[in-house]
Amino acid sequence: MARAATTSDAFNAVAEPRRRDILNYLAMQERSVTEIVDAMEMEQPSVSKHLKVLKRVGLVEVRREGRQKLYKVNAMAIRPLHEWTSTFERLWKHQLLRIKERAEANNAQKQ
Amino acid sequence: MARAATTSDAFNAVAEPRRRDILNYLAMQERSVTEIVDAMEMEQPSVSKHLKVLKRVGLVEVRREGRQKLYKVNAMAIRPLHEWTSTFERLWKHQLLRIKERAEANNAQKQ
DNA sequence: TTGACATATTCCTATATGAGAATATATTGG
DNA sequence: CCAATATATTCTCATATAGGAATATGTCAA
Repeated sequence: MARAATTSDAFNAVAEPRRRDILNYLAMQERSVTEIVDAMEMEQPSVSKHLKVLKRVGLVEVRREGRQKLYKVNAMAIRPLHEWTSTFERLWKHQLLRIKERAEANNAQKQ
Repeated sequence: MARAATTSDAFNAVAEPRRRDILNYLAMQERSVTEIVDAMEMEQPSVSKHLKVLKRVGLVEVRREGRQKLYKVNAMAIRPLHEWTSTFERLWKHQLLRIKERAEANNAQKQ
């Protein structure tokens, strides 16, 4: 078996940095493909292909406006990623706490 | 250019579902490779290869204990994912609020 | 209808994968 | 040292890319 398809879920789709760039850009507001192309400094076909992947996994939505197509983020589709990472939040906070404690103990010893 | 290497960053590493499974399992506590193999119901070489990827991007840490190697999560490496997804939190909360408002308006009309 | 603009698709290729099978390496007890 | 246990590596193969180039499709204005 090869690697899971980029379109298999949001995790795979956002693994590609260019697609995260596009999502970051769209987070501000809805944009046409040309606007994305100009902002990202990517070839238009590349942008279209990335948008296709993002649309497939529900990370963006499109609507037509004249000859343009306006893409916007569907933030809800990012939630599963956020929730998954949140399960580890307790762990890294614990880690940070220990680092802080160690630093303070170190400081106290120097006094 | 092909897809970015799974070892290029945490985003790519956790795109693979089996690796997320392993991280979830390790979130509870440090475990040996054999324990992971038994829990995940995967072949031992597969587990070792996945652990190699996770280690490469800093998502896990290892220490030897006799003939065993004990792996544990390094939660800090998951933070970048969490922070990136957090950027969109405002957006989906806004989305949820609008859904709620619409539901309430709908309810009021039925009264 | 035609031309111009906007977006999408197809074809190509180098490349990296994940699983499975086989094998190698490392560590300990006796 | 040897045998047993624990883990890692190598090899092969089917598969899915991402980007570039070329082209197709869609939509409006005149």
